[in-house]
Amino acid sequence: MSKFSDDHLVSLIVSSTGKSHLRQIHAVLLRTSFIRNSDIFHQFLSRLAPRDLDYSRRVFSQRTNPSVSHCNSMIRAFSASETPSEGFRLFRALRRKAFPPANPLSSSFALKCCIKSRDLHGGLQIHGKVFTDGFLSDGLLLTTLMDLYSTGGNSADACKVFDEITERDTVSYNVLISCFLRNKRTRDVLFLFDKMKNEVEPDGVTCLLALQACASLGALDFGKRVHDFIDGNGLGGALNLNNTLVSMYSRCGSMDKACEVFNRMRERNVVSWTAMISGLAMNGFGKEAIEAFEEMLKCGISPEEHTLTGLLSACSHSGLVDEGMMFFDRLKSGEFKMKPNLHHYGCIIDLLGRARLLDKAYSIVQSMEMKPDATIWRTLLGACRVQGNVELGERVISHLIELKAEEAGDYVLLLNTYSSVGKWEKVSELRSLMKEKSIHTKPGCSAMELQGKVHEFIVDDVSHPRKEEIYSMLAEINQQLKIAGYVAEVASELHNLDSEEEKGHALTYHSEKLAIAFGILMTPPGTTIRVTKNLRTCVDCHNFAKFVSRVYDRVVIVRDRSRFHHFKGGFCSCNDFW
DNA sequence: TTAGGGTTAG
Repeated sequence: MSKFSDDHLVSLIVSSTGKSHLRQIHAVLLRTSFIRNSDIFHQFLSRLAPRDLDYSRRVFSQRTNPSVSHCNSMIRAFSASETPSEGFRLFRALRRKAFPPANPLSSSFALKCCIKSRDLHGGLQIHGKVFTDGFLSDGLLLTTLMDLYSTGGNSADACKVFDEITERDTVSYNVLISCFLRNKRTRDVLFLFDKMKNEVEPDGVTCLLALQACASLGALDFGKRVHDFIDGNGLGGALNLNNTLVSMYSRCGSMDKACEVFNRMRERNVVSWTAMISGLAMNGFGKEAIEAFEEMLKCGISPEEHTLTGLLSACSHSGLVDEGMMFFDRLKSGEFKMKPNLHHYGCIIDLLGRARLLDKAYSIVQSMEMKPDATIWRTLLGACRVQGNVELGERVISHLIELKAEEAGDYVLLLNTYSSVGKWEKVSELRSLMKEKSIHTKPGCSAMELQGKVHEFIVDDVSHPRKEEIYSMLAEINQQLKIAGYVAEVASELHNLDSEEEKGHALTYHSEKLAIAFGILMTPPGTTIRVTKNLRTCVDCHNFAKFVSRVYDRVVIVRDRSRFHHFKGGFCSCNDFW
């Protein structure tokens, strides 16, 4: 074996990939003096550990005096494995022996172990030692620490750590941005995207994160700016960025732009197709989503679970019952090499519920091979609301209570179900129960972006500086719509008001109506009105928007909790399957 | 997986 030189051996190690090959190399090392060479052993272990953790655990424990890098290779491998907590245990054991000496890299790897195993306590221990260890100037360790707080939902502490980093680079900014995104501070993401440019250059990851924030806010204009930045900085060819752009434009209700990006892509994978299918689904283009799915199969790309979710939700949002059931059967048959998951079931139950086939939906819930989760029950509850099925609605709520998963929105759905069939005594009973349980409903809130500024409205909003104009515009719209045949749908109103007139009055000030009135007031004729709503839009507001689109000849795009409604010429893209 | 490390698509 002496024919090996150091260089030969190292290149052999570096080029080997298989477990057995690496074990053979280990045998060679053991038979020669190379095993005593710390550098070569490091090369070997860093190659072996991520590929064969069990074997490297043994190899490592046989080493009498492991070096810093040997230990780090092990901790690193654990941090990427299924048993990350073992990495932290190893780190602690080594620290107790104080050999090899502490170093920022092993602290970083150990932190990763804690983050992955959701061990906040362990992570805090490492943070507690950063100062005494003298690692305060290690930007990379601090960046990992930010991620610890970020995953623990503590963005304030992540910010504090960020402030302590003396030399921030793009990655430290990215980690902060990803922290904001994860913790729903989406506006801060956009702010930081602009601000960081004074210090460092945003990269592809930054753009990816910023696009996700735009998608979640529905901030189309900002999204376009990020798109320009991508093209202007030579990042336009990246597959992941293009996929995210398709998703961002879809989630901002701009299918034209989403298709444009998709059609221009030189390379497409299953994620690209899934983004496109889900985007079409979300925007009510069910037939087009199905066409895209078939096109994808023709291209020889196999669908994944997300793809089927997009496809089935396309069917449910467009009321394509037969098509949806057909795809569901094909899914169950194993044609797509997967089994239906909770999301797929959710789509099918939604589809049947919207189509008023409640019994069938319920029997599918009962036949599921896995335990229905809260979302499944909630979907069924939505169907009960559509159909005014009080009895099943009550049963569903009891399932949610059993799962300890009931939310304010669920009670609102049940309230809606009661009020839709005029059970006012039940409504007030449930209201007092909610009071007792101190369940607070989220107020409906609609937002409209106007020249880069977001205007928000809540029900009966009187806080807007131009409220008087808005309210008189709304009164005028109501007048015009009435002439065109619009009648307020009183069942949408939750409260048991005394007269029909009063009910009609209370409806007038739903947040989306205020936002639409504001849009008509502030934009020139013909401009598309885009409204984003935090909850599901009610029957009456849906009707209202349809009439507005015809009477005022405007395209009105309302983003709901989960989907878009494109109103044009008195019709909605959802075919009233909202 | 090219530099022992931190961020990343549907």
